[in-house]
Amino acid sequence: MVVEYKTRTQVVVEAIREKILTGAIKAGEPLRQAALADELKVSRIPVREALLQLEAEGLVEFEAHKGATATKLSAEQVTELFELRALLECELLRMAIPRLTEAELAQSEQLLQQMSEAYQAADTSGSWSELNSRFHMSLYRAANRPLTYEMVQNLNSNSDRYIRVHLMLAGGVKKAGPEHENLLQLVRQKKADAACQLLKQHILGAAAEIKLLVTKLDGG
Amino acid sequence: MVVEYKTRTQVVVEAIREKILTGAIKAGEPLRQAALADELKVSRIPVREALLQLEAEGLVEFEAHKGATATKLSAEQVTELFELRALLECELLRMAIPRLTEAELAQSEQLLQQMSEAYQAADTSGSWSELNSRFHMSLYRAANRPLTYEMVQNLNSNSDRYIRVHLMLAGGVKKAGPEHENLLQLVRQKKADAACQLLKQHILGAAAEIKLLVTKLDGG
DNA sequence: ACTTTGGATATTGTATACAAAAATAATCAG
DNA sequence: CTGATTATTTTTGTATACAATATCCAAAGT
Repeated sequence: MVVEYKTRTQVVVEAIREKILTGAIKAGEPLRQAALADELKVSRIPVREALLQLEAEGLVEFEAHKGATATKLSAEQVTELFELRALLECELLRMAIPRLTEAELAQSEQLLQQMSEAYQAADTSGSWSELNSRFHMSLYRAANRPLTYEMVQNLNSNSDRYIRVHLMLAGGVKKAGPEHENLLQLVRQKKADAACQLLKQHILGAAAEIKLLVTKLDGG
Repeated sequence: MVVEYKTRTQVVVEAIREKILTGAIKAGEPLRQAALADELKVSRIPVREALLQLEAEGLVEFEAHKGATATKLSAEQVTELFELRALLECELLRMAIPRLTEAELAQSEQLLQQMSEAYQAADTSGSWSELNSRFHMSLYRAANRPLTYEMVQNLNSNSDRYIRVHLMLAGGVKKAGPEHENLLQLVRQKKADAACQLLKQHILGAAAEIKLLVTKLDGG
């Protein structure tokens, strides 16, 4: 196990990312460098560097001389985000299926178990979402596509924010349970086409619900 | 027309990007902050910020306390890069085709014209490559998919580097001419399936040639 | 009241200075 | 001479200080 020495910038990246994902910082909200620096007990330099990295992740938007804001996606952009996920994740899943070992599948299954527990414990905001991402990603690692994998990870971060804020309240989480289990079963049986179709449906279904909620909020 | 005031960081980003794309900085080469700052007559701060942005673009790799290097892709990664492009660009093209206006198509055609001129003038290193990217992107703008569009733009930057360094020497450029014209024709005729297939073939064909060259260089 | 203009204030961008880590050179034991 | 170990140097990471830009607000003119 590598000890992974962390630079201040990295710590700040994680802190701000967490704030955005949990909704502590809302979409569109300005991110003042001085305030963040003060709060995190660092100078503005690591804050600026962190904001730049988060911009690359799509969580933050930077405008010269005007500062950064938490990215606010329009309904169309949310749609695009989820459709991109559907496209890329299906591709990854298709490539992963023939290579997934039983050990890896067992891990995915364990994540499902944990998600179910988190759901029972009504801990739907934090852990469930985290586990959800990890479950999805656990199916893709075997695809051996580092570039695509990283992209999908970013897209997941982004959509996660919307899942947490919006879908929790609706019945989205309840529906996800059986869908995940069916998906895992199809993957186990190496039924690539069926699995991909279900995955696509799973992602786009969530997208549709979230889009509704987003447009409702923007409109009223 | 917006005057677009440029910050030093942005200038440095463009300068370093250009150096990497043209091969002035070779893959794997370390990028010393002080040296770059000195050369570009700025302090290390904008250099660092530029390097971070370029890391997000995939052109640079950053390691804590060790510095940045120009990204060096393995043969597998080059393959993945081009396959990703094929996937995403086809998606964009398919969405763009029904929306492309004659005015936009005329612009694309003009780019082809310019490419042909650049080719005649044996200016294959700089302008041709630049025009090649612009031609591809000109077909996708109408898709109205800003997120995907930006991703593809990055991927293009990355693959461009390999195209410039390697394919120039081989016959890749010569082949591209007719392929581009055929593609544009199919797009004009709104033959989405055929156009996408040709595009895919166009990208993957280039990938195959480049992969050969990359493995050859790495091996010997 | 409404716009305009000038300046105070806040905020970002960049240079400089210093601290921390890594890479390199020098010393010394065997 | 070799290899380990400790200085020395180089390079990166971060804080502080200052410059440039944008934002806000009050006063003046219409």
